[in-house]
Amino acid sequence: MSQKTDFDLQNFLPYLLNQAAEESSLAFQKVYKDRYGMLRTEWRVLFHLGIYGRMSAKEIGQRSKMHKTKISRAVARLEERRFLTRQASEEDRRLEYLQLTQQGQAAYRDLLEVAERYDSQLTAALTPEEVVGLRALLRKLAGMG
Amino acid sequence: MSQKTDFDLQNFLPYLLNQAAEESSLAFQKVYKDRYGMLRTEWRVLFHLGIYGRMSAKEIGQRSKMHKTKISRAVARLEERRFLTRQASEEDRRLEYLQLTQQGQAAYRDLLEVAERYDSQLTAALTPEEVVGLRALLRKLAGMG
DNA sequence: TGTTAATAGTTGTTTTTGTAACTAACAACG
DNA sequence: CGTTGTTAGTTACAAAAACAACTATTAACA
Repeated sequence: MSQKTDFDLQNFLPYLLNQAAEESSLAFQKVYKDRYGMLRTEWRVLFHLGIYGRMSAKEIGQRSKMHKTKISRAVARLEERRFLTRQASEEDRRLEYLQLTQQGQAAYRDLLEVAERYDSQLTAALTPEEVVGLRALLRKLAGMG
Repeated sequence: MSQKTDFDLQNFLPYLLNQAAEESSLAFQKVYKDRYGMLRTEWRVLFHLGIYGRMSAKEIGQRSKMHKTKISRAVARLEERRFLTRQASEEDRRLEYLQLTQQGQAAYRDLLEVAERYDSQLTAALTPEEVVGLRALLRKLAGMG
């Protein structure tokens, strides 16, 4: 009655990528949620500021491809919780520069360590060449060339 | 002040997987959304029934790892729109067997074709070996062995 | 200039999701 | 049997995301 083709959902790249993404985020998500009450958008903003330093919401948007409303709300929550501060730009008063507070830096460093350990754990089952190849392919698929 | 490590967000597997998953789903999402008003959960249920034939919500849950409330709501919406019907099981009246209607089959076949074309398009930039390897690695990461 | 368009970011409203509590049916075992 | 536990699925309520409309500021250019 069905099974008209041999199409396998588990080979369909968008599906497979989603499953892998969800599964591989689970344990890390638990850490930033339990430890700091953060959402995915929030740890992303935190990491952008931690890695690249002071920058505007616009720049975060360009790098992460998150929608500006997501960023705006993540920034608001991070500010409430004293993880970052804003300073209006002098040249262009539409812009606000964001930067981590001491507390934000501390949270970033803590989560950075978790992320590094987590990543090695994930890739432990793969050979170094596989890891390099996988990342390259994912970057290609993600349009990050 | 920052940049204390050389950690690169764009190499962090959970992040990278998410970006690739989102980017690679975009165009396909547009099709099932525009053409049938479906959500991701809904096309997934549709495909499970289209590929594997009549089955219960529970089985869909086991195969897809979607939470039962997601499935319950997707099934309700697909039923409303006459894409599937339910029949209570005789042996166990907690179970409901789901199967696609004519209309559901038609939608499935249509989207199947789109999915197949879309997948080849996505993988066109890669060599066949890369594709095979990528899928294997993703299955490993997704816990689908 | 002054008028129109574009940009950075926010807010309001609607959808969708997550979580927990619930119903109904079955199972296990005294 | 009857009590307790488990399972399939639904529903209610809270949290989060999507989308559109908004404010404030800057840019473009007649």
